[in-house]
Amino acid sequence: MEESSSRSGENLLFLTDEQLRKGIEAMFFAYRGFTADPDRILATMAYGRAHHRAMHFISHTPGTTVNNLLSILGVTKQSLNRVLRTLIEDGLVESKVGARDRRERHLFLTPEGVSLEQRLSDAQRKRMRAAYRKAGPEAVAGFRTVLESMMDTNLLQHYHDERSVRQ
Amino acid sequence: MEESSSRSGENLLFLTDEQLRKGIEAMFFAYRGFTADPDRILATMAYGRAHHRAMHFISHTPGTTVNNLLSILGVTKQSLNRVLRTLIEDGLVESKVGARDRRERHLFLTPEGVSLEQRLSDAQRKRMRAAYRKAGPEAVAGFRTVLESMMDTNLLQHYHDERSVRQ
DNA sequence: CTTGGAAAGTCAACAAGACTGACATATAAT
DNA sequence: ATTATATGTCAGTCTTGTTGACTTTCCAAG
Repeated sequence: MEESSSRSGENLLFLTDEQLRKGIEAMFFAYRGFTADPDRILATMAYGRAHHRAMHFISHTPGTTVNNLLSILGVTKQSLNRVLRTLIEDGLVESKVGARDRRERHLFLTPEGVSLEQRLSDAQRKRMRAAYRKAGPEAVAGFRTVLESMMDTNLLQHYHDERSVRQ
Repeated sequence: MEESSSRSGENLLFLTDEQLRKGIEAMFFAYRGFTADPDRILATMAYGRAHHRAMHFISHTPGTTVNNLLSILGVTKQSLNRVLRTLIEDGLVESKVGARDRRERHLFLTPEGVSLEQRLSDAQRKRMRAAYRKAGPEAVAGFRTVLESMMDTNLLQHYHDERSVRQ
């Protein structure tokens, strides 16, 4: 409730409860817009947002293992497995037994998987590009800065680990 | 980062597919962090994110009707009703028959509801405040600008309508 | 070499929370 | 009186999360 704390020289207007509340609502509405387009496409098939997320990260890091994907997505392996199973059955994802460790499964998108993933992320990129263009490069830099501070760094550890090892 | 600004007059580096992909992933990870704290609290009771959202907007716009809430939240009435019913049963939300139009129900938080809502949004504000403070006022301005461009303005129509009428 | 634990992945059953569709009730508007 | 609106409810489905139990595989200690 310390609204007028801008007496100490710095302008801290952006830290008032009202500003924070607006930021919270902006996150809610923006995230809904952010997922709306791919969701519309996915609704026409038997897939959901979870399938999109899995395909996104497989596309980005081909050959990733189920365990890596679990850490990145932050769900249980049983939950991911259901999604993965349908994607594999439908020929969008391929699962290859690991050469080094035969317990591991390395995941890749098939050409059909690449095609759907592109269709989905094109829709998402289109909206993101429009927002970026409208806001301008400086706003985009600020956007990224705040988002990065908002992430739960603990949950992200695996993501960075995995990429540095694998690339 | 911004190596080659303005070669054709404008710097469009921030619109490359790779930058957009990073923005998309940042949204995903940040939103997860954004909801993590209230989710942890909610998990200890019989409530979920849907209850939090309902209480947030009732708190912000006391006396709002069920229909207004439906438009803002973008869910079906059956879905909202399930949430609302439990909140009313548990004494967190009060539903008053409209004076002007007795078909309408006006929604308010009870003292208990206010208490829980505060506990939840305090957790969320805390993280948002930390992110804002770390990023600084200019980044925050950019953050808000991009988020506002990313919202689906069609879906938000009701929100603004309702607030201008009601305040 | 064997054996026992740990790790990776799969299967089954269940719950939350979204959805649709049909229907009921009360009230308002025409 | 009839029609439209606001809300609430029942039944059934879907996605996506959960826990628990299981198999296969690897590895390391005896």
